[in-house]
Amino acid sequence: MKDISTMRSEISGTAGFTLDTLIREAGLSDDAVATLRDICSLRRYAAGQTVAEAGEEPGFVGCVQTGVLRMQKTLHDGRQHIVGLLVEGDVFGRALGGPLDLAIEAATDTEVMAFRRAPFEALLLRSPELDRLVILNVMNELDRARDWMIILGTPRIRERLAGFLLVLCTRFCSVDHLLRPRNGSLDVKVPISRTDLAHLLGTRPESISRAFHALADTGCIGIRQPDLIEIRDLDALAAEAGEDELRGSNTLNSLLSTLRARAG
Amino acid sequence: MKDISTMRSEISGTAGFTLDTLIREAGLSDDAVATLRDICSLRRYAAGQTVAEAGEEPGFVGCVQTGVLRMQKTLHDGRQHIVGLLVEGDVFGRALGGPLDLAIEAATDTEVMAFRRAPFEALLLRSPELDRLVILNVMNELDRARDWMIILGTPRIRERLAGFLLVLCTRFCSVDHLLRPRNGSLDVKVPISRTDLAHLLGTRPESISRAFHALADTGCIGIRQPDLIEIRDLDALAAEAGEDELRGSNTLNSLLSTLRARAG
DNA sequence: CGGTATTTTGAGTATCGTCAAGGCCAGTGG
DNA sequence: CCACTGGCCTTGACGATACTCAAAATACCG
Repeated sequence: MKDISTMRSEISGTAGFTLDTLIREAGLSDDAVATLRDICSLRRYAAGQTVAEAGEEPGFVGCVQTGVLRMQKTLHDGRQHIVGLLVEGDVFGRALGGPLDLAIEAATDTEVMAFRRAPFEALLLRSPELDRLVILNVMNELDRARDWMIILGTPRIRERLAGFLLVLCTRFCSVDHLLRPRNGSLDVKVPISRTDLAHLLGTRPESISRAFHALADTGCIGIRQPDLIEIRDLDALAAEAGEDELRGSNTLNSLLSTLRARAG
Repeated sequence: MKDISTMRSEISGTAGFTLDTLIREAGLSDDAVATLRDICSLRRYAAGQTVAEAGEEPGFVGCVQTGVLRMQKTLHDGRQHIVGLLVEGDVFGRALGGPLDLAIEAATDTEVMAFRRAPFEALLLRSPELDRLVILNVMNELDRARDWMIILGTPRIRERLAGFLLVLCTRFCSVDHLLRPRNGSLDVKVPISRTDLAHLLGTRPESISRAFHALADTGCIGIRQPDLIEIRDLDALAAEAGEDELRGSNTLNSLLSTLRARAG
């Protein structure tokens, strides 16, 4: 067994797949845990490398340990759309689900814990807890896909970018190295390039750049480095985003508490 | 038991939940089928009625029998985004998944087969086949949500509308009263208003109208009535949509065969 | 037939996509 | 150590598209 020490504790419904989390939170049986240990191995991918091709069933179910993966669909005319990012704790591979209809590539250097598909699916049948975890995981992804739909449905790019940054804050807040509280404000590391961001938000890199600087002009963010954004005014950012990604801003508040707690 | 005679045979991966389909295709045990019969009841909703509120866990898992439901999220500022439609054979209710984060409303008059949640979830634990069906159903919805993401990521409204019409053709082709082949061309009933369509495609009703007429001007569709569109040239429509929603146009071809078969 | 809601059209403005050029940074090789 | 190169980000200018507001036309319903 390789070293799996990562934890994942999301603010809202968690469906993490790191072994530690599994054991503690999901109440997996000893048998299930032992099996998982047996059938797993750590894979490393360099940025840009392909993890899974579209149209084929990957030989394993994967759980991201470090780094960021992007899920993307390539259109006939060569355009590429990114339909989601996978970070620490995220699971992919369509257990029981048949072939993948999208490609998965490493957006950064990445470590993935891979569970061989056949024994994993077999284990699924005799471990209701793992099975439930898979269901919750897929539902979680469905919710997030719908969040993206809301963001993409927005007419103005500034709103989309603001929504993206909020998602980064709320959803990726458990991932080390992405968020860092800094006396009052918040430093967020944007894990993908402008081009990828454009593919994700359905626009062009130029528009992304302009939107970043437009948000900076209003004062709600600061651009410390191209990929290091300082969140100066989370509420203003939420207002820019249409203020809805954070339902009732409860999530926002709990986010702030979490960050303060971690900083303290 | 009420009369459940609807069938659902999708072109691609089906995860229908009508009892007949369940019995035949999923190999459900007699026990499971009997239980489902016991815990189901037919509910009727008038157009505009709310089926499930956001934020609460509905008391049942539902399967659409007739009509169309819309899943929508309401933003703080009152804007509403539709994140998907539910038609004949579609399932909703987040079995095992906790509270719903979106509202479900009847877009048209609707009949829903409702399975009481608690016994349904209990059955899930002792029927792996039903369990698998639920997983596949959620994965199916995830795929479709990502298809919407692609459509929404498109900069031009004409492309989005063309994509929507293609989805209507490919995904809803099994639903009676929505598609009707007519000597060479194809009549599609658009089950929602321009306003809802705008909410779904992330734009305004005016733009929807203009996009419809722009497509009509190019000749690929005809507007017989505001909600009755004649598909004149499916290939041209696919080209307008970016030609990618139909992967390799295999789906397109099989769609046409299906329609021809049904017409013949 | 009248009243209402929906759809359509129009004109003006803002935004975005496109094309092109410039700047910044890192890695490379002299 | 420095010039060079390539990739990424940024900026500018222009045209196309879509959003906004307003009003007309059409469809729907009683």
